[in-house]
Amino acid sequence: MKKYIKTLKKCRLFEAVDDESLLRMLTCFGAKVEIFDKKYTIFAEGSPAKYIGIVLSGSVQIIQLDYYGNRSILSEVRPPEMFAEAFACTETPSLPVSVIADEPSEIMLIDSTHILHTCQNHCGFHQQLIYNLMKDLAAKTILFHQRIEITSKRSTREKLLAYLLMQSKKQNSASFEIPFDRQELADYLEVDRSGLSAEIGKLKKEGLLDCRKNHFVLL
Amino acid sequence: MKKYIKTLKKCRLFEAVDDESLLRMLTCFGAKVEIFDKKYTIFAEGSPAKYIGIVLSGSVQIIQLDYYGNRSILSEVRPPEMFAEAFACTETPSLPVSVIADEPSEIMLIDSTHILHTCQNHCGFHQQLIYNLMKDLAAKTILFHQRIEITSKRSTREKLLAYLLMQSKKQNSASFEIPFDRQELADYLEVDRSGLSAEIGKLKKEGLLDCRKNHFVLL
DNA sequence: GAAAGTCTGTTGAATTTTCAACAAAAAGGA
DNA sequence: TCCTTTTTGTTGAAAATTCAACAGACTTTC
Repeated sequence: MKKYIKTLKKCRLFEAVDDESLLRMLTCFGAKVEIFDKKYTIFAEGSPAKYIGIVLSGSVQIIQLDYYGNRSILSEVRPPEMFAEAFACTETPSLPVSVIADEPSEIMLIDSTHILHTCQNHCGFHQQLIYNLMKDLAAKTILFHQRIEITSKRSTREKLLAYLLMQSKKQNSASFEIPFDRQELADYLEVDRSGLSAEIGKLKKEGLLDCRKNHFVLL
Repeated sequence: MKKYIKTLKKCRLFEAVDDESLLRMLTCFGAKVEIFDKKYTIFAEGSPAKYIGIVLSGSVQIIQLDYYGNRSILSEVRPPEMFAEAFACTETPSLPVSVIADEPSEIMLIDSTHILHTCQNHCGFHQQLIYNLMKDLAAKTILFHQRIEITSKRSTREKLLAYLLMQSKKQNSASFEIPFDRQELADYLEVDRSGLSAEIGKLKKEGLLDCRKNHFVLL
């Protein structure tokens, strides 16, 4: 487990936890690390929410598939972020999303029962973990608000611009990479892929934008 | 404050807190109750997130307004639910949403600093409040997922049906009231109002649906 | 390095949504 | 009760999105 310490310490879940305590916790929680190939389904929609996942390397996507197979990408999760924590914390009997490895990834899985229910009063760090989870969930809520601000726009053009502006702001540069290919971006913005490609083309022609693959520059 | 105890005890924030401690906390937190008229802006977008709000009576809406004045309704909050807790917990400098009274409402405002930062170790109930906040935020996250599941549908018809099915499920009956008028429903589903009215008309004609004002019956 | 597979941009046609405008119905105020 | 205001359903025209299909560019695999 030691080789993961550096990443884990950056994870919000373990904020203000020292190395030694962290290692002890991992043992106590029965934390395990699994490796998933690209496109592998880590959690399937409908399965019970038992584990909190932490991305140690690689990246995963949180997606919803509707009845017709249309995909919505809710978010992309990278090290040292966690996922499925909201479902684990409410002990949801059936996950409403799937989690897919976007590339070969090392994932730490922690049975949430250990965090929520055990040593409620004995372990001093237990309180810290609850606090950290609370902070993390609040931050995730804000991310949802941002996504809704983007997807609530009515046109492909507005969604795209809102997304790119937000990425630019987040990465503090007019020149930045996005974590999606065209189809994925369409599934995140909830628009048609071909319409999205057309819109990117228009913006280029209008001189508002330059892009090569995943690299965008706002002009 | 005593007259609010009954409602407050049902609020997730005060889960597992006894009456006496609750009253003491309210004093210690400097909690205040304010009354807002219908349509009054309780929190304006852009203002700092200082307070957690609890709806004691009436109801409020969480909304986003874009550059052109288009409204998105993110949620409707009723007693004994709270609002703005995610922003308060992250101490967001600028609220990305507005909170509007949907009818005359009594709102309890609690300065979040008291919950997040004081008596971290002295007050036994402090830990309970953090735990309760964590549970609440997890539950809110799941509500967001549900909203996204609805609004990610591509057509007005599908959004409407998904929303009505979810309401029906939530209220455990094929016959139910919704908290929105037509314009509000459109702003929640992120569709055009006239198109929504037309779609409701179609569904009625097809015999899938019956409705009078806010009362719907799925057939 | 060749072949197979995937991703991207383009197209045009069909379908939907949006927008503005209006009248009837309902709600609220005097 | 009457008058005013708000809400709702309808309409038709304009605009945008979706869909299917395809070819070229790019990747991956063997």
